[in-house]
Amino acid sequence: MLYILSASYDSVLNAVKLELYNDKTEEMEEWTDADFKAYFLSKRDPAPLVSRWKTIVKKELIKKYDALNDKEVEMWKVSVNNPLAVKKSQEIEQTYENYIKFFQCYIYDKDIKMGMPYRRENDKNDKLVFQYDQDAQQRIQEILNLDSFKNLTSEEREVFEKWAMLLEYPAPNFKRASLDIEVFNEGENQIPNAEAALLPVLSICLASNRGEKIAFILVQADKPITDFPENITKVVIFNDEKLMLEQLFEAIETYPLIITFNGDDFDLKYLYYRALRLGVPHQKIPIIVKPKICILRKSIHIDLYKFFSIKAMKIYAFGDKYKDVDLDSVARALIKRGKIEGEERWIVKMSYHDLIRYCMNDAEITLELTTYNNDLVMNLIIVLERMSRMPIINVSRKSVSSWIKSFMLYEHRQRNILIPIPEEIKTIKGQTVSEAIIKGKKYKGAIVYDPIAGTHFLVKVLDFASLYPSIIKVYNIGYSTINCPHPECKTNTIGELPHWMCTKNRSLESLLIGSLRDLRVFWYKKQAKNSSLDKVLKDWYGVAEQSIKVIMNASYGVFGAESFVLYCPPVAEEVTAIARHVIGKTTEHAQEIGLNVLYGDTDSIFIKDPPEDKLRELIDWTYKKYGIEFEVDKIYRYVCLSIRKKNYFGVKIDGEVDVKGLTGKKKHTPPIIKTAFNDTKKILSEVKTPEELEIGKKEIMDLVKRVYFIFKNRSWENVSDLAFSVTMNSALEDYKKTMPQHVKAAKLLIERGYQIGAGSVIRFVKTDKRLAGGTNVKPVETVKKHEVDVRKYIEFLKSTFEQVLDPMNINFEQDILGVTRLDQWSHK
DNA sequence: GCGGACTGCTTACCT
DNA sequence: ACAGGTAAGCAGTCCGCG
Repeated sequence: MLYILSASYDSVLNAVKLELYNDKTEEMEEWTDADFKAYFLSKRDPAPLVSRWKTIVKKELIKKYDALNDKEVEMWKVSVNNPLAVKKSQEIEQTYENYIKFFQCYIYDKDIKMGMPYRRENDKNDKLVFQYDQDAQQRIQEILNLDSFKNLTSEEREVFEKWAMLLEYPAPNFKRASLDIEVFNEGENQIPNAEAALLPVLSICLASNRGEKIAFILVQADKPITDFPENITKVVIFNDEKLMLEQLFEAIETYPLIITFNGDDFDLKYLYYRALRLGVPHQKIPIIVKPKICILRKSIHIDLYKFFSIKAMKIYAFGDKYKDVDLDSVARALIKRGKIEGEERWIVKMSYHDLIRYCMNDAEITLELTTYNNDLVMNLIIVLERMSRMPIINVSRKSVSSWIKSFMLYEHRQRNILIPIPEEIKTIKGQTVSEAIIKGKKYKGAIVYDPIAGTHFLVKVLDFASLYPSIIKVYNIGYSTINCPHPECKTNTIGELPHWMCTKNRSLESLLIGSLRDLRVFWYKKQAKNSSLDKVLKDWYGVAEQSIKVIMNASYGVFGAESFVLYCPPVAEEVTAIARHVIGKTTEHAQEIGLNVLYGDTDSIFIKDPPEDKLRELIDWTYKKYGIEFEVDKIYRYVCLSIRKKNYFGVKIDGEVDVKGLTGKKKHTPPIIKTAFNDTKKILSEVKTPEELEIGKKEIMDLVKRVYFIFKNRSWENVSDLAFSVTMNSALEDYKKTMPQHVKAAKLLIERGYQIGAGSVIRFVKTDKRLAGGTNVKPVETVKKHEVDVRKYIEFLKSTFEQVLDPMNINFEQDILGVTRLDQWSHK
C-alpha cells in the first residue's frame, strides 16, 4: 500500500507532487498531477486582468455559499498557470482564498487523504485509488452503532464516520533512521556556524528502526585509532571528508524518513554547506536548504526539535513532562535516557571510541523518541497529518492553530462554502462587549473562585468533560451562527452577553468540534484504557485520544486569536461567558442542596465529603439543564488549599500527590529548595488520617528547619544547588523596559564569551551587593560562595513553604524560625 | 539619598 | 502567534522627608 506523506509544488514540472511511502518495498515513490491549476476567487469580473495577465488560463462564474450572509453568491474563479500568480492576486481587492498554498488547495479540492493508504491503478492512467481496510471499516461501524450515537442526524453521521476513518485506519511501521553529526569546534561551549561550515565534520551516526547503527568518522591528525564501541553495525573510517559526505548522502537516500533533533537549523544545514565548500556538486547533495527548514530530495525529514517545541503538544500530549526543549531534557522525561555524560565534554578531545559512543547515543535517543510506546510519536505525527490534512513536513513544524485552520479550510471547500476574509467577519459579526480582568486582553475569560483555605479530608473534584468544546457544540456557536442575519434568531441569546445564535443553520464549528468531542468522550477515551485490547491497538487509541485532545483544547482559543483565518472574538467571549454561567449555576445549585463547595476553577468544583445521593442529584441536574456531562474527575484523600487561587496540593486515594501552581514545583526554583519540596511530597503522600497529618507536619517542620540552617550556616555543598534557572524568552537587546535578574546574569555570561540567545536557560545565584562587587546577581558559572545573599534565600524558602504550611496552620516565622529569631534579637 | 507605595514587566503556572 | 486568569519577584517611578 501507498501512504501519502507529502504534497508539494514541483516548479520544474509545474505540477503537484505527492510522495508516497510504499510499505512493501519501504521506499518512497512519487506521483504527479500536472492538470490541476491554481486559482483564486473574485467578486468582480476579472476581465481587465485577463488581458494583462498571461498566466490566466481560465475564468468562470461559479456559485458559492456565503455563510456570513446565509445566501448563495456568484464568484469568478480565476485559474492561472503559475501558483505564484495566485499569491500576487492578494493585491487585488475583493479576491478570496488566494493565501491557500497550491498543494493544500489540491489536497482540499481533490479530497486527498493525507497519511492514508492508497494503491495505484495502473491500467487507468496511473490513478491513485483509496484502499479500504476491512478491519478498520468494521470498527467504524461498531462506533456508529454505539448507544450514545444512535440519535445522530445524517449530517452528523457523515462527519463522525469521516473522523473515525482517519483515526481507525492503522499506520505501518515506517522505516526510518535518525541522524546526528559532530563537528570540530574551537572550544568546549562553541557551536559551529552552519552557514559558514568552516570546520570539518568529525563524525556522523545513523540509527535505524531496522537495527542498523552506522558510524562514519573522519581521521584526525595525531589521534591514534583505537577500538570502537560495541553494538555498532558498521564503522567506516575516512581520511577524506568529502568522500565521507558523499557516502553519507548515498546512505540517506536509502531511508524514506530521516529523523533529527534540530536538523533544520544545524545538522542538515551544516552538511549541505560543508559539502558545497568541499566541492560536492549541488545536484549530488540530497538536502535542500529553505529559509527555515531543510528538506530532503527523496525522503521526509522530521525535525523533532520543531515537533516537541509545539506548545500544545508539549502541554497536552506530553503533560508538560519536559520543561526545556533540548534533546537531553526531552529524552530524560519521555524515555528515561539522556545524553552521555563523560569527563571529557569537548568533542575534539574525545577518543574515536568516545566520540562514536557520544554521537551514536544522540542518534539512538533521537530515534527512540519516535519508537517508544509502540511508535507513539511517529503515530501522533501521522494522525495529526490525517486530521489536519497537511503534509508531514508541515504538520510536524507548525502549531495547532495551523492544523485547525487547515481542516476548517478543507471542510469549507468540501461543502462549497466561501471562505470569508477576516475583514468581513469583523464588520459583520462585530467586536467584543465584555471586559477582561487582565489589562490588555480583549474579553473576559474564565472564573476562578476563592478557595476555602485549610486541610480538607475526602474531597471530590467534579468537572465538565471538555467544557468549551461542549459549549460550542450544544449552543451551536460559530462565526456563521453568532449574530446571524435572521431577525427571528435575535431572541436566541444564552448567557449574560447580547450575542444571539442562529436557530436555522448548524455551525461548522459545532458540527466538527462537537463530533470530535463526542468521539473522544464516548469511544477513544474508553478504548485508550481498554485493557482487553491488544497492546498495540490500545496504544494507538491513546494516540488518537491525545490527538483529539490537543486539537480540541485549542478549538476555542483560535477564535480569539487575531492570526487565525476565522478570527471572531464574539465567538470566543460567548464561549467563556456561557462557561461562567454554567459553572456559576452549578455551584449555586450544589450549595442549595447542601454540598460543601471548597473551590472551583473554570470548569471544576471541589466538594468536601459529599453524600453519594446528593452528588448524583447534582450531576443529573447539571446534565438535564445544560446537556454537558459533569463527572467525578478526581478523589483526594485530602487536599490542602491555601488562600491563593490556582495554588494547592492534594493526595489521591493511591497516594499520588497532585501539586498545582506551588513555587516548589516551578522549574526556576533552586535545586536545594526543590529537593526539600520533593521530600515534603513524600511525607504528605504517606498521610492518611488527621492524626497522621500531625506527625507529617512535624517531619516537614524539621525538614524546613534543616534547610534554613544550611542557608544560615552557609553549609551547602555546591553553589549550583542555589541556582535559579530562568528562561530568557527574548533576545538580550529586546529587554528595553526593565533588566530582570536573569537577563543581567546573561549579560555577564556573554561578556565571558558564552553563546546565549532567546530561549537560553540562565542559571544565576542571588548575591549580596556588598559582598559581590555591587551586583545582586551572578551567573552560577562565576559566583563565589561568600557572595551569596543568604537573606534572599531564606526569604524564598519562606514563601515557597508558606504555600504548604499555611493550610496546615503552621507559621513559618514562629514555628520554624521561632527560637532562632529570638536568638538573633538577643544578640542585638 | 533612601524608604514605602505603587505600577508595570517578566516568567511560570492553571483551566 | 489558541485563549484568559493568577502568583510571585523585581525594576523602575514618584513622593515624602529639614
